[in-house]
Amino acid sequence: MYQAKLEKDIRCPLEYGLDVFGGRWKSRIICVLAHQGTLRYGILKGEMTNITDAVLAQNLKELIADGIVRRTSFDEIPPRVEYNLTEKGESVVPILQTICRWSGAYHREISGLSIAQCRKCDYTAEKRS
Amino acid sequence: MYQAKLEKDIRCPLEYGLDVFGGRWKSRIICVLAHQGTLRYGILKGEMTNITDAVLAQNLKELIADGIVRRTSFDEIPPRVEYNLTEKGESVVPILQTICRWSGAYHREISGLSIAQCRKCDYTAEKRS
DNA sequence: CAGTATCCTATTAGATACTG
DNA sequence: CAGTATCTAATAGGATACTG
Repeated sequence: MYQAKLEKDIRCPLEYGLDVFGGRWKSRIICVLAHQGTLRYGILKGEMTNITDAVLAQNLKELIADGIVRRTSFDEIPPRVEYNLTEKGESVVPILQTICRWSGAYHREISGLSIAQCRKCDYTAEKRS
Repeated sequence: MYQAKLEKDIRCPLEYGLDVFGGRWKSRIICVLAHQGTLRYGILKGEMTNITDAVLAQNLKELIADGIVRRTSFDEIPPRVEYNLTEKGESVVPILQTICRWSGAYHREISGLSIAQCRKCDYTAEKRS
């Protein structure tokens, strides 16, 4: 008999962290918001390369549910919605920086590309406040 | 026309790092090896809860290919194979510790469980050398 | 503008059986 | 013992069309 997938029962903190900001898109969204501050949906989408609305909306929902991103909608026509990091969201930025620095040491050997070519995640740049 | 999935073209260092030690299993494997040192296949499997051979073997292969884990096989009957972290592998442990500490601050509010219940990832314990 | 809805594909995980 | 092979299942990602 086929068993249904095992629940993520007693979750370790590592898994929680990787759920919240791991994956292909979430870390980049946090990354972009950390640099650009508050962004409207369309601008945020433009800062992510090759993301579709379906995927961006899904990831934003999860980030909001996890308390990483704050959504502010204005009652205007045309509609305006802005996204920025919460305090909890800001607190993961140093972790992403650490990963970036670690990866930077090995990145070239893998891709042949300099870390400098990744502008979106360039944590060496000054962060705007 | 349906387009094939976009390649991960110019990869940012963040993505590289999350590829290498993100995901459900890789971080745990690194975690266990960081604590237990060198382990045989069977013991390693036992330290991971609910992993199948297919999945463990697959993840180990990738970790070896990425230079995180070293595989040593002994020419004995029955066969003996040992796994441990490389220097590169050891260098990601502090990152996992950081994630652990960050998550610990939010873990309880999510799961209702204390961080202490996650023994496998308990980086507060002394690491054996 | 800021998304939903729907459908499809690609990737990852899990179960089971088997082998050098 | 330490896996491989082969299958199915679950999930994440992607394309396209459409809406308040």
